[in-house]
Amino acid sequence: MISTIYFNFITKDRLLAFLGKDDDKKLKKHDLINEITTLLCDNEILYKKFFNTFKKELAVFPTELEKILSCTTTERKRWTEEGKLSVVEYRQFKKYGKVLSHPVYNRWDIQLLSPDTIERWRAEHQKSVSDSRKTAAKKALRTKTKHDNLRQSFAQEWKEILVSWYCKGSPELAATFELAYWTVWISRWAKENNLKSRRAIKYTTEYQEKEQICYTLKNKSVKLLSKTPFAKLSFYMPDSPDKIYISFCDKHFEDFKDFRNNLGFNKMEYYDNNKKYINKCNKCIVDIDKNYYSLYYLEVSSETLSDITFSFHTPFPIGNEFWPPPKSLPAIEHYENDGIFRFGRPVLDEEKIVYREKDVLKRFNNAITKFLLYYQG
DNA sequence: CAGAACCGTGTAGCTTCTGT
DNA sequence: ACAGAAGCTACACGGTTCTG
Repeated sequence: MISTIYFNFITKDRLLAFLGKDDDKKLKKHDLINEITTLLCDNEILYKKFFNTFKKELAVFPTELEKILSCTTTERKRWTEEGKLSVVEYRQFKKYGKVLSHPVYNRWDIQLLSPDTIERWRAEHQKSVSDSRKTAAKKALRTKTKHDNLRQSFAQEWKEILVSWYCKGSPELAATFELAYWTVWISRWAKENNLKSRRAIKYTTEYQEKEQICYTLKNKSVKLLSKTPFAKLSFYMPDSPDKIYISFCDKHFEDFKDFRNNLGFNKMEYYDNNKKYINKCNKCIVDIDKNYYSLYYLEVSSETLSDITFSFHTPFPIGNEFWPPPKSLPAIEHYENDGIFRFGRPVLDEEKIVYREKDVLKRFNNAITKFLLYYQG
């Protein structure tokens, strides 16, 4: 027995054509359906022909197919790819500004699939998964060896760099550069964890904690570095250095909405144009965080090793705790690296092999211990 | 002998966007 | 407003080998 739901998708004209009664327009669709269901009831050939004629109308959509076969989306996609599921056609839809398509399946062929077949497919797939994992393990081993070698040769290079620093400069200079070097990497891991925490679903707090640890170490280090004879501290103030929180009162909020609708103003633009009134209004809340976006700029360099310069940017609210007020420092008008690297960059994938987080932390701690020995001893 | 390091695969949960 | 399509990505997990 054919479910009557299917007929909803088939037009009356198509049903008439199926019965060879094209001209019999007066027949009600309801009666047509009854006639066809009875006809199909005991006629296997006609029954099959019905499904073939209306395969597009009766096509199975992805979600329905997943229910019928009780399989996952991943399984459906895989079986479609492998040509195991009979596809009637691909239908298009728009998304991401692109035209994408999805398959619809042949209802007749799908209902012929037995649970045994499905189980066989699953077993076959499991076999191939386990095979490819064996190959993967071999590949993983080769990659691991390669990476281990890279780390080893870096350790060698690093040793040579250190030797040259200690030979050419004073122990104080070498210790300062060593700490500065690893502070750069600590700072990059801080940024990396910051980005990860913002993307993370489950480990948000873990990444935030790591970010904090790295930034704390960085701040501790730049403070120490700034006291050395190789440090130059200056100050950078952007065009709008203050962070401004605004909460309009009801009246000004209405006024702002007018400006937004008519002139396309955003909150700040509206505030800039109406500062006098907003500041005078005692129901509006305006909170100004002075110099929030300003940065202390620390440069570590020496005549002795003139080809190396380290630079660090520290937000005003942090540097303000231990450095002199901005007015007493030389100002930088603007500096290079104005793009995404302006506030430090994350660790690049290829760098994560040699500069793993745990290695960087270890080397940083070594460097800071050594640094303190030279400066306090 | 547990754990680290690595790669491949599956999946949950999110986004984007259209047709109804 | 909402269902439902694929895309995207972080994460879980499994297998193999080496290491401390």
